[in-house]
Amino acid sequence: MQFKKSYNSDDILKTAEKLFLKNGFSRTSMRDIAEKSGVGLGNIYNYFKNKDEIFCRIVEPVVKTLENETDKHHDPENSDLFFTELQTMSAQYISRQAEAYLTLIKKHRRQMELLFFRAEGSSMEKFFERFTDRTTEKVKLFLSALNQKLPQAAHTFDDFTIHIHTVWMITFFREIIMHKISLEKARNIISDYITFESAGWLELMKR
Amino acid sequence: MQFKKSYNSDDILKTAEKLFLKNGFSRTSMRDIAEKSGVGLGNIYNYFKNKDEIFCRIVEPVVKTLENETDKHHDPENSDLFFTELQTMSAQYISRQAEAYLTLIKKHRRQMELLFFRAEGSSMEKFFERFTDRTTEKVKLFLSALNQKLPQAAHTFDDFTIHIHTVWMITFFREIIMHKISLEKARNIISDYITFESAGWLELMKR
Amino acid sequence: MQFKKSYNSDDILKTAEKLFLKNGFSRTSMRDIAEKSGVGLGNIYNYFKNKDEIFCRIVEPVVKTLENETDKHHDPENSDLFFTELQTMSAQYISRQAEAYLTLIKKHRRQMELLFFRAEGSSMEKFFERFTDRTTEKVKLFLSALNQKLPQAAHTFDDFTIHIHTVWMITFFREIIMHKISLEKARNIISDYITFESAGWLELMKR
Amino acid sequence: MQFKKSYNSDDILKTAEKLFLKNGFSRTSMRDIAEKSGVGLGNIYNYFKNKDEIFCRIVEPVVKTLENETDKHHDPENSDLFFTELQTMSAQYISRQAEAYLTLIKKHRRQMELLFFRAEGSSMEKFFERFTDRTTEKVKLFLSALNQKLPQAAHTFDDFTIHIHTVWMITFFREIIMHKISLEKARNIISDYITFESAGWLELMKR
DNA sequence: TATGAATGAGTCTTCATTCAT
DNA sequence: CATGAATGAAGACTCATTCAT
Repeated sequence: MQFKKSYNSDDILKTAEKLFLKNGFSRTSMRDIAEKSGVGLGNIYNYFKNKDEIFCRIVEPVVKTLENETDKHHDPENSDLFFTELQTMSAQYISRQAEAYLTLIKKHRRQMELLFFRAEGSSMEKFFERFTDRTTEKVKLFLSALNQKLPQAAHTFDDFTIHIHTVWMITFFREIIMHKISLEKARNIISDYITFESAGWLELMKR
Repeated sequence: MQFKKSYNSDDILKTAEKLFLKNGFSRTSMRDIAEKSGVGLGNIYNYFKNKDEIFCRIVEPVVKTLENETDKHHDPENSDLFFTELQTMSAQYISRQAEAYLTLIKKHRRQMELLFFRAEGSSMEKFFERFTDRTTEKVKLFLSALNQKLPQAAHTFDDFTIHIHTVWMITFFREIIMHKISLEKARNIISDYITFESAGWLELMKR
Repeated sequence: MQFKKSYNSDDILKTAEKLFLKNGFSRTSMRDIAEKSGVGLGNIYNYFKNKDEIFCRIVEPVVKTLENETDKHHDPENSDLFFTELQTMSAQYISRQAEAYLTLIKKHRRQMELLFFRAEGSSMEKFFERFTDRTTEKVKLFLSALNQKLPQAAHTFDDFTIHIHTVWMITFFREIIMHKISLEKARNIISDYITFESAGWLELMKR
Repeated sequence: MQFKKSYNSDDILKTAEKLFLKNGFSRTSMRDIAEKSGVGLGNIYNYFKNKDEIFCRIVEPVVKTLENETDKHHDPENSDLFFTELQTMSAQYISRQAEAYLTLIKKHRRQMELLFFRAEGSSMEKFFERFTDRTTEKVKLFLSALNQKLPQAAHTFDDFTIHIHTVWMITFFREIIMHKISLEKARNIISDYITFESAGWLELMKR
């Protein structure tokens, strides 16, 4: 064939996705993927370097998006925008973040489930650990900027307190995915979430 | 003989604990446990039914404690005590819970680490999923009781909102363990945590 | 078309040569050859029957030359020349042989390296074993002729002694190639080699 | 079983030796070894870490002996003995070496065949390359000492010339093994070999 | 001619568990 | 109780070659 046959590759990815979702990465065997996708075992290796690459490829879109979003906030070029945004309440900051995650869930629910719960044994095993750390840094930046702009809100939070709230935000979406909450319901709950977070942070700043 | 036996059994458990902590459940082999603990491979099966039982036995104390605590709150016998407690603010409720967890960490930090992060492949893999669900039920009970006693706080929270706060509490301790936060530091952060939660809940109730 | 074809074929051969040199025959895969030479994997089989043929083709010139040289000496037609040559000392015989090999090294160093050290798994694996045996026969012939012509040098050498000297000559060039000795240096060493061999043979004949 | 069962381990080694001899290291599969030795495939790994270890274990005695012999000559403690020995002719030196190798062949013919011709793919693949280099160093030492003690024999040989003679000595025994020469015959040929070498070296020294 | 997919048998290695002693 | 051998099934991955287009 003159042209790259891709339907097979897609078959493999789809089958693998199903199997990974059902059994997790390490409990899914290449043989299984081959048989269930109707492709010869050896042939899989014409499309993918190894089992790990299959997982990564499935999960790539979410990972890319998450990393882009994180980078975007770190981008010094956007600092203008960033500081303007500081005028608004942190509620809006949180709200915007939440929306971003909701969009992700809408598009990549299954892939996020893979990343969150089924990556054991793959190179993505610790993705969210790394991701929360990077995101925490972003939030710290946001808060220190907020502190400079609004000195009346002067309060130095413990690093771990900041960290835990980042983790919580991610945990929030983790649980939405785990319990297969619908997007509509998720959106409703988010207002509770934001109310909660805003009130909490304001109270912390008072002290 | 009985003495010798428990000696060996403890050796195995201690070695296994170390290895599980280092490599996780599924990446630790019985051979490794045998060699590192100086016990014959086959002999391990005189003490433990299988690899899974070793893990369970190591983790048993924490699991028992966590389950007891959960059951205690569900126990109808304790309902008197329970309702008395309702008079106090939820801050105290949270605080008491937090203390309970801190005590656990103090006593069983390594075992909790195992349960949280190293159980992949064992029957305890989903322990915390199950545990949060049960705990959520407990919290729901608490809140509905609170609602009856203090109707002025009348507000029906979304089940998922309740759930997420349970998860967050547990996540809080999860992160303390993951980042190896000292108990002293943990105690300090907890006040932030309680302030936050209290303010949040009060705000939610207002609406 | 014919032009294009030989172009491709050469690409393959050159790439294969490099890879064989680097990793040996059996540790070089057809895939590797295909990728590194920019030719489609399947297409290679339009030019070569199989992996072995690629190796043989690379090594063909040396093999042909070596075989021709060997045959030439066996050729009855040349017996005249051969016997004339016998009048000279064996030193010159050795010297001429050595020059022949040096010429080979000059032209086909890499291919000889392949034949000597990288043929494991190919049909050429035992080429030099066979080659030394054939060459030994030639030398035996030479010596028995010498014996007839110069009876004063009458001495029947053990077949294995003759054999070992043939092997040694080849080993000599094997080591020159292995240690990447320059041709100039090689030529210098060869005089040592010839001195040595001549003295040795003369001494053996005396006994 | 309380005691280490070793007959199995020996079975494996013997079978493996046969197969390695017949097909070479890389063309012998673990399955083959398992089946032919009547041991379960997995069970082999209770005795040996991997295929390479099997090969090494078979070949260990020869390797050890060769290395010991080499080290012995390098041992500074023996320098006295060494210098005394220098008074004798190099013929004796060669003769002693040759005897040492003959003893090895007598005891470990098959293992030497493995090392020489069947190690491709194992970690012993380049053993003789390394061994000749080390031995060459030893010979250089011998010659430079000889040079000091007997200045009348003053001649600085080219390093490669020394090297090639070491290789030749080893090649000598390589060919004895390859052509399955009997020990008795080997011993006869050796006198030719020594005559040859002595005459050669003497001639080289004259120049 | 050219391509990359497909095949199919093969590679070594791992491991929880059971067995014989 | 103790031991290490034995089992048996599974694991990921490789690769020369042929096939369909």
